[in-house]
This record gives sequence, structure tokens and C-alpha cells, in this order.
Amino acid sequence: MNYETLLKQHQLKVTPQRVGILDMMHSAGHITIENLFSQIKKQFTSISLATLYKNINSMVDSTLLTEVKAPNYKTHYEITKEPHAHFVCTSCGEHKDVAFDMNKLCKNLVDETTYEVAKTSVIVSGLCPNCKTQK
Amino acid sequence: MNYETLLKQHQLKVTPQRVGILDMMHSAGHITIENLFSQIKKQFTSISLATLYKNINSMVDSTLLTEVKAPNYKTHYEITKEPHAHFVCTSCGEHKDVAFDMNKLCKNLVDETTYEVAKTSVIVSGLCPNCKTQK
DNA sequence: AGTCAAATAAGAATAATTATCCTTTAAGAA
DNA sequence: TTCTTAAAGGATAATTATTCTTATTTGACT
Repeated sequence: MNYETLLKQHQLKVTPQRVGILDMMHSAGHITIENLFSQIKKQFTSISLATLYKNINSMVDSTLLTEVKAPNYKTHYEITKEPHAHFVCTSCGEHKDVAFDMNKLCKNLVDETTYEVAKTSVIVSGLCPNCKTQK
Repeated sequence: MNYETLLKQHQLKVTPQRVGILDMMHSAGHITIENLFSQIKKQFTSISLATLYKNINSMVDSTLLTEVKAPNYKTHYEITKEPHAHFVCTSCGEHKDVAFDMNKLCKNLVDETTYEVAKTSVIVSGLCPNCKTQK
């Protein structure tokens, strides 16, 4: 995958920092701001945390990145992929992408002979009827 | 609904503050810490923000409350109900509970002639195979 | 190469959450 | 009831998370 192209497609300026962020995010799968910052500092020793936040936020706004907010878990980020669910272990914190198969959703989302599902959370966002008509 | 019973069922001590929190949360439907704090201070003028956080967290841990973390939206809390999804308007912030009908999930979760769906997020949490077998 | 809007770094400022410490109180035992 | 104790409350400090400000630099496009 070519990060420069990806950034341009999303009308974002290509900078070494952004390419570095994407590269790191790609190899990590998903990552928190905290981890990303400590990783990225190795490559860009003087990068600022504010820069990281601004870049992450603009990439989230442009849908290049997806923000994942799981209960009892730090917000983390990933390069936007096909729709999928996230399984988060309440004990060890492991998290795992799960194919978004409609028929297996909710309690059936993961194999319950091996996983123990405690909670599911579904968030849909967009425009409500009011705001949609005002566009 | 009787909040004392509810608290006892979850093995939590019954205190006036907790009853007040639940009462407020029940009438609000869902509420942020910020709003809850400004409301609850009217009733318990000397309540501390830390107390609020401690109570909310223990009630979330006991599953009495559910924490809802939606993208671009402040974390809010509600008394745990039947599984359901949340629709959050990216424009006005309105949020609305949506019946968790498996067949309508994802893009079909809300009526797309009136809503405009931008993102869906599904989070499942519990124990991963490793942690499950270690129990 | 020259221009300019956008990005960066640095650090301050603000917001959100948790920890600490000491006092008070709910809940069950005596 | 009263006693005992673990848990809860309040005040505030500490930590963590996020955004803002300003001066400087740089990528993208003439």
C-alpha cells in the first residue's frame, strides 16, 4: 500500500510525519495515541504530541482512519478497512477484529464455546432527520 | 423502579448519593458526567466530582450502568437496558436509542430515507479464549 | 524558484479521570 | 440497639488526555 497516494486521495498534504504515522499504524493493526507517540518519536525525535493529535483527527475526519472507542479500553485508531466488529477481552485487553457477518452478530459474533461475551455495543452515527433535511 | 433494590441486587451499598444518581439518570435517559454533576449538585450541594466518578465506575463494573462511547461525542451513561444500538447525529449530537433488530443492523439499522448513516461501530467485549480457560 | 496555505514544534492551557488521605456511614454481627 | 469494619464520601492533588497558541517551516502549485 502506498501512503502518499492514500493521503492525496483524501486531500491531505503528504508529510513525512503523516507517512510515518500511517506506516506505524499499518504494521500495528490498531494502536493508541500513547503507543503511537512513543513509537513515532523514534523516527521523528522532535515530533509533538499536538501534531500527532491533529494528524490523527484530520485523518479520522477524512475517514482515512477509524477511531475505535471500546468500553473499558483506551481509544485506539486503525486504517479504515471493511466494516467489522471488534472483540475486546475484558481481562487481558486483547482485541481482535471480527468479520462483520450480520447473521452472527451480537451474542453469535464470536464463537461462544471459546469466547465469553459480556457486552456488545453498537454505535451508528450520521445525520438525524432534522439535520438531513436542513442540508 | 426501586433504586435501593437495584443497588442491592448488584451488591452495592445503598447511599443517598447513589440513589440520587440513579434517579437523575433514569429521568434523563442518558447523561454525561458533566451534566450529571451539575444536576446532582442541586440535590447534594457538597458532592465531589471524584465521588461521582467512583460511583459511576463501580456501577458500570457491576453492569448496573452502561457506558456509551460514541465517536465525536462525550462519553455518557445510562441504566442498563435491553441490548440496543445508539444513533448519534454527527451534526446536532442528538442521540436516540434504536431497537437492536438483527435484521436491520448496520446500514439498515435506521430508516435511511430519513436518517443518513455515516458510520457504524460494533464492539463486543468479554473474555478471550486464553482468559476464559484460565478462569 | 516563488508564493501561500497548511503543517510542524514547543509548550501552555484546558478537560477528563484517577489517586490519596482522612472522615463518615451503611450493613451485618453481637 | 450498639459495635465493628469495610466501603463510601469529600477535598484536593496528581495524572492523563486533548486542544490551543504562536512562531517557524514546508509541501503543492504556479
